[in-house]
Amino acid sequence: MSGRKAQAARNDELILEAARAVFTSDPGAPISAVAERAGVGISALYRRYPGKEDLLRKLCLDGLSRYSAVAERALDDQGDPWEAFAGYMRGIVDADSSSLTVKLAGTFQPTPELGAAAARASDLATRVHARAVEAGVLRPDVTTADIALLFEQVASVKLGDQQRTGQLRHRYLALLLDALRVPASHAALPGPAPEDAELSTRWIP
Amino acid sequence: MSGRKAQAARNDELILEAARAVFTSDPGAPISAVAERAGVGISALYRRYPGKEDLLRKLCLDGLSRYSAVAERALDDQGDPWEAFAGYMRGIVDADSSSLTVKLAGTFQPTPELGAAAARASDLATRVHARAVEAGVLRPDVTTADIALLFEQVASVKLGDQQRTGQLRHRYLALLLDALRVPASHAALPGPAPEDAELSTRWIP
DNA sequence: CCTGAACGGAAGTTTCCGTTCCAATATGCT
DNA sequence: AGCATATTGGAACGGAAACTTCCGTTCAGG
Repeated sequence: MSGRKAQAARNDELILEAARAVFTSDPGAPISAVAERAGVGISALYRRYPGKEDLLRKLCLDGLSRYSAVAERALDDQGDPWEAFAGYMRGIVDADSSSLTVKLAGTFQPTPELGAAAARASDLATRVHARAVEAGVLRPDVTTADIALLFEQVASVKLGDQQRTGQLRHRYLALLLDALRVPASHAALPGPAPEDAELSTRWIP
Repeated sequence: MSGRKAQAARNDELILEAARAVFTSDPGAPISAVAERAGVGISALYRRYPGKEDLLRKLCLDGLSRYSAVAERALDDQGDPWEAFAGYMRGIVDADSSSLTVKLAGTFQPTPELGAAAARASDLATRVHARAVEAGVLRPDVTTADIALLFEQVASVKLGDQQRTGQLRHRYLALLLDALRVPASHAALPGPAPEDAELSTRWIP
């Protein structure tokens, strides 16, 4: 498998990956930024998607799929209930689903297919949440909708490169997990705290 | 005090208030949106500020002042150390300082005056934080920079009108405070959790 | 040597936004 | 009363930005 067809197939993935990186970092980014990041021309994009919205819808759908996959994995986990729930939350943060779904919603017209995927993800999230509460490891005054908003808050953290951002998100997720767990406890926080120099970079871009 | 001068003075405040509301909700909003919200024409803005950047700088400076005021109040509080710290955090969330400072930074050229105000706010924040750690009521593995990022995360919550947003921010701040406090404990969460209907509104604008 | 899918990137078109400008209005002073 | 003036509302302007289209070029496959 090589030649022109192979190059095209490789570009399919290259473009999607670039679009994910660009739009999660800036939902309002221009399409040219995606092409530049992917190392292709603009035509390579328009050959695959009729317009910008179609690309965004595809990304959103992917985000919901990732979400559902993580949730299903958690539901299959028959080990320690708390660890199953904590792993689920870490998985969602890693998948950056919030950035791909809620942050992009509102920038395009939703489709029935998208609605169905969202309903499925929501249903799975409810089941994961309910199981943790029933197992008595999750404080019961926090709802599934609360968890969704907490994901968005963690996803709002953006500092340095992608790796550093992920590290910090896990740091603050660990903090949240401490608050969510029953009984109350304090686990060690992962990753180093942000330096002052890291924070001050955002005052002069 | 009435007549033309009074109208002008009233507009001064009207414009600032409108600008705060508009730019905290969307840092990239056009200036016409501020004029519309204030119920004045565009000239009323340009009579007071040479350009958009000047207005943004003014808002940012105001945000830093509010921050410092809240921090100073906390430093003067000689009561229960934990309550002083918790009150400080609630005050910053109420002042929405993060939305007025970090979110606006990068959209304009900073000035020495702004830098000084930022340094002052940072210094006060460090002192408030250190006092809480020394009193043994705040977990010591969380740094001042961590707290700054936590404020930003809480400020990223936006749902419904301004009042509902504030309510939810306090709900999640309470969750964070549970995770930050020594010894670990779970306090009751304020305000009702978000309804599913509230969340779904963001999929169709 | 053709053929056509795939591509790169410039050009076209539209939208948006900051700023300027001018007529209109109301006020305070003479 | 009447003028001078500060202030305002909003249309008009100029330019930047972004989505989309278009065309010349390249190269695998027959």
